[in-house]
Amino acid sequence: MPELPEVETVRRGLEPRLLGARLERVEVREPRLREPVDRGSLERLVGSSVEAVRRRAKYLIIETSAGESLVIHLGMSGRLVWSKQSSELQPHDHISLWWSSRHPAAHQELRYNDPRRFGLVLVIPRSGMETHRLFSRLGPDPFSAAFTAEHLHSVTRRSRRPVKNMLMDARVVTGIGNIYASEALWLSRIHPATACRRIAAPRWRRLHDACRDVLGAALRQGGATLNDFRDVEGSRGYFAVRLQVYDRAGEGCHRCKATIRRVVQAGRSTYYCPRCQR
DNA sequence: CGTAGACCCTGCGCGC
DNA sequence: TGCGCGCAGGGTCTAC
Repeated sequence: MPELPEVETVRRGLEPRLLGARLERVEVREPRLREPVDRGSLERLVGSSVEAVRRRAKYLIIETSAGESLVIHLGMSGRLVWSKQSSELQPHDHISLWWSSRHPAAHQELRYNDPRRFGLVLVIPRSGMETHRLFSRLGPDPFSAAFTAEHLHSVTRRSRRPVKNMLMDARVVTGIGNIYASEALWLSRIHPATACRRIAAPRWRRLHDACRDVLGAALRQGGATLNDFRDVEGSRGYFAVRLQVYDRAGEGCHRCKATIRRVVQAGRSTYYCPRCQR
């Protein structure tokens, strides 16, 4: 499921149905996620209503009238789905949240499904958000004013670290995952192994713009796929987006026809064009 | 300090 | 067909 465009798409799908809704009931069938799910803290939210549905990095934040927020991270394989009334439990449906609102009289069940269980569901006080361990060290969101080419330049000035690894470091910038890191580097024609200290201002500007372009385009696509996501049950996600390099090893570069390569950096696959990325 | 690698976990596609 | 292997969109901890 997750990189920033997908998480934001989920947020936009949740918002209209959750705003003003009241949490009626919680069921945790499998608490063993990245951290154990604390049933008690979820129970405390029952009876409160939703005041905002936000996103920070890849975390979804559901702010409630209880002064506490429900924080959800989808990890690698997490999904949130509105399930039809009393529809059969699927494998890995770990948590159910039942909500009520005035308009549809019937209760709505939101299920958290996560085969690999790398996700996270927890409750934190709303006032302590920015100082919480999950959020305190995060860099800017790619669409925030704080995310600038100068920021990228200054933060990484002395580093020999490969630029691709830097792009995926949430302390530098949040929300850019393995797919869009490769895509943004392809778009800005920068070789993924380039040491950050060797990158000068003009290329940082190109990379900065490429991050926004790539994420923005995916976001527009995500919104489009969500429409049929509601009725149909299939998760399309990334495959609706036209990716230029990711998972295209051995195929031709869409710009120069050279053969796309796959390498491993910090344990993750990187795809790039050896001819037009320098 | 910064960085690479292991690790958490399940499922899938591939070659044999 | 069954089995083992490598790989998968994330994040954190450890050892250098």
